[in-house]
Amino acid sequence: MIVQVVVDVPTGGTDRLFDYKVPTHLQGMVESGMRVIVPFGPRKVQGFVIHTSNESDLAKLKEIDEVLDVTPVLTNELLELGDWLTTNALCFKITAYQSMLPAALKAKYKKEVMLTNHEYLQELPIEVREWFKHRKVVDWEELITSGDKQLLVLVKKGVTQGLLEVIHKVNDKVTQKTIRVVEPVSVNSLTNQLHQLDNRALKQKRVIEYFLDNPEPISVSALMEQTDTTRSTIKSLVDKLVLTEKEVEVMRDPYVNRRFKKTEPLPLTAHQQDVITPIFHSLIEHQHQTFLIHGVTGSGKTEVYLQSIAKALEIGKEAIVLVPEISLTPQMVQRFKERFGSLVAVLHSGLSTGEKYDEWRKIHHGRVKVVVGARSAIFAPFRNIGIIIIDEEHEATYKQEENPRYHARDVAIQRASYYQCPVILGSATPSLETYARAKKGVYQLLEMLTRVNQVTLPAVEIIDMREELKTGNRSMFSKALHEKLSDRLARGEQSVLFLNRRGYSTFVMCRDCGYVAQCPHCDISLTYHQTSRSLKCHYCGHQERMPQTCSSCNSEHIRFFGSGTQKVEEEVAKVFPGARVIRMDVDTTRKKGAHERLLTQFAEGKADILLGTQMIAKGLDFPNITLVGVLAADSMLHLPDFRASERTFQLLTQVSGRAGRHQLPGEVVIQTYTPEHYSIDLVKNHDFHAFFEKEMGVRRLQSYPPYYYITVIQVSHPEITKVIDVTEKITAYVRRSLSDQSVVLGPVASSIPRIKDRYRYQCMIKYKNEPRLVEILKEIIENYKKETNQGTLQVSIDMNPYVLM
DNA sequence: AGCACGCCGACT
DNA sequence: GTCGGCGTGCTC
Repeated sequence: MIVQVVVDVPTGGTDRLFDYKVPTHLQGMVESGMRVIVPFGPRKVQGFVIHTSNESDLAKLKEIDEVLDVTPVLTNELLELGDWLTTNALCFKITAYQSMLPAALKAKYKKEVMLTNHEYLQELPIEVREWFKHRKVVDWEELITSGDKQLLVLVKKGVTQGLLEVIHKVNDKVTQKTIRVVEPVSVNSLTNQLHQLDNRALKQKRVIEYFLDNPEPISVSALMEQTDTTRSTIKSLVDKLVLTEKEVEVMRDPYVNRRFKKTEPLPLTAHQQDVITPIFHSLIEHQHQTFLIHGVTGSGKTEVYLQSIAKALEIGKEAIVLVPEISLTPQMVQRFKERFGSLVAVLHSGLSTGEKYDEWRKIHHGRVKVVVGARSAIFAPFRNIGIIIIDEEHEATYKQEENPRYHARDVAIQRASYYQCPVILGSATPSLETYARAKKGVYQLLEMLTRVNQVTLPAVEIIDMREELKTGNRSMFSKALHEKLSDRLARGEQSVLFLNRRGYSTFVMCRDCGYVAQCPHCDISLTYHQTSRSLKCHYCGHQERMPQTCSSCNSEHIRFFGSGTQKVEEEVAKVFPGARVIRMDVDTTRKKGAHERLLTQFAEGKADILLGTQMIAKGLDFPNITLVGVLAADSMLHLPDFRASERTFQLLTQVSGRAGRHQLPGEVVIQTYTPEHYSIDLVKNHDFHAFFEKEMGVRRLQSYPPYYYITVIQVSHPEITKVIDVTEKITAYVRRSLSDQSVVLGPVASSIPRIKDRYRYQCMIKYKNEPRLVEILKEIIENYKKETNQGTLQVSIDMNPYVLM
């Protein structure tokens, strides 16, 4: 038996299949989709079995060393999907497969040096002998960290002489958590013991009575709690051979301490019914179709998701639900857990490696039928997918910004077409690409343009901050926002203040010479952080003390400009003394669970104002919020990215949607310096359609998606001349190779021309149809392979960039 | 990635 | 005449 294996060596040269023989003792244990350990050159590496067969073109084959799995970790469908990823995201096969699995399954490599025979010790040079005096095996890592270059040379010599041997080890990162459980040996022994017990042994009696009622195994700690006993009581029963102890593998459950009360499907409104009917049809008829639910905030999309999933489960299938970043929307998880209970697995970045692995295993073993998760949950190892749902479809987090640079939406559609099942994309503000496809009929458009229960969309007021300045208002709150905030405070209603920035202020500038504090490693200005009284770089983490004087002209008039969440918090305290504020940004939610805790406090009415950045823009649904204030609507409008207008409109619409979702009507105040810009003005009437038409016109003029596809090749290197040289060559090559239908721009400096002391240049390709593009791009990667391997040069290619930076 | 092979300059 | 630099190429 022969197996074809992809090895864990992510380079161009090894990005293919290698044949191995299966030794007799492993025959019948290997299937495609399993992980194996194979000898590769002088060492051992992990690999994935892609095919099995009976012949090979090569005469002499090595044998596989070990089989790591009992059942395949990759189904045939996922193996195929990996192939698709390599061409569509331009990555190595091994990278594709690894990104489908939890990190716990990735191999850990270790190199050791062993003294082959104790008698050889005397023959080793004195420096080496020291290391092997008291042990046979030394970690390679230890030798390296000793910093002794001569030592390494001597060790290598010892290896060639046969005195020492190098051992390559491959370890699984898998960590299975176990707990001690006890159970009765038999019911008889329980009753026997009960009669023999000393009258004073009240605690033992209680334990035995517990087991007579519940004979199944229980963890020692739970038993102690249940029977109010201590470890010693249980120990003595174990010693008397009444109970037995054993180690049981347990699943870590991140939501273990949470109670979810079961909810029943809600009656659907007429709109919801109209939307769900075609979805049910597609489900029942096993038709692959992509639906776009364009539903305004509060239109009841989640209930449609829940009932569609229920339908999929009813016909014996599984469901995947993607949400932007799950730890950010505990409310969403709760709704799924409440409806489907223990059938739900949750996958997101807030979980530990072990927790992620356990959630993954629940899916792999078929113990759950629904997975709710962030981007990578799209690779959930289900075998019979009935429906895939992507909520907030327009969110940029669905695009992975490192290899493999896939978009979860594309993967979803690929998987759904394999299983012939529906995909549902949902959003109040669909991405232009998606909405354009829906209008063309590639996706089926389903609209829900009113809120449930006749709740009206909030009234939006746009405030021109230039006018405020003219009337002498120099505070960060406009007159209108100030009045409305005091009004809510007086009425005991809650408000949300949204600011698209963190930290205390955006940048530090000298009022005399105009000098702006810059990061020494990146071409970006530093941000002032009040708590540490320091300047931080948000790209490389560089930190320095806030200067007292300008480092350029020594003036003392150095001040911060703009306003971050910290500064707003101070300002609110000054203007509205007594108002209770909860601030949510990256700094206050860094700790595990902090996000949820703050939201719970707000939900319980422990604060009047929720002040935050992006993370409060979506998913919040609290009945008492009646006012939303956006402090600086244009902060992201002027970014050098063709999606800047789209993002601004989406964000403003999403934030506005937080207000007045229940009985109390909502109001929104948007402060801006460019009220006339369409992406701000059109938020006023919640007019997505007008925005779509307007923005499509802009995209057409500038040849951007959805009219053209784009691919960005980015080059970085510590020396600017090198970067320009390489980017020029690449650009010229691309220009020469593509048809004249396509537009090749560059080379130009990236919008942040330097990060972490590396200069960055790029070339942008706009095209409609270039069948040879992937091939050309692969040639480029291959051509610079040597230099990129050495680590100095980086060439990264993104075939559908979401954030141009 | 790791490692061997192989071809040029500076040493005993 | 040999040791060691790292460019090149291979790993079933």
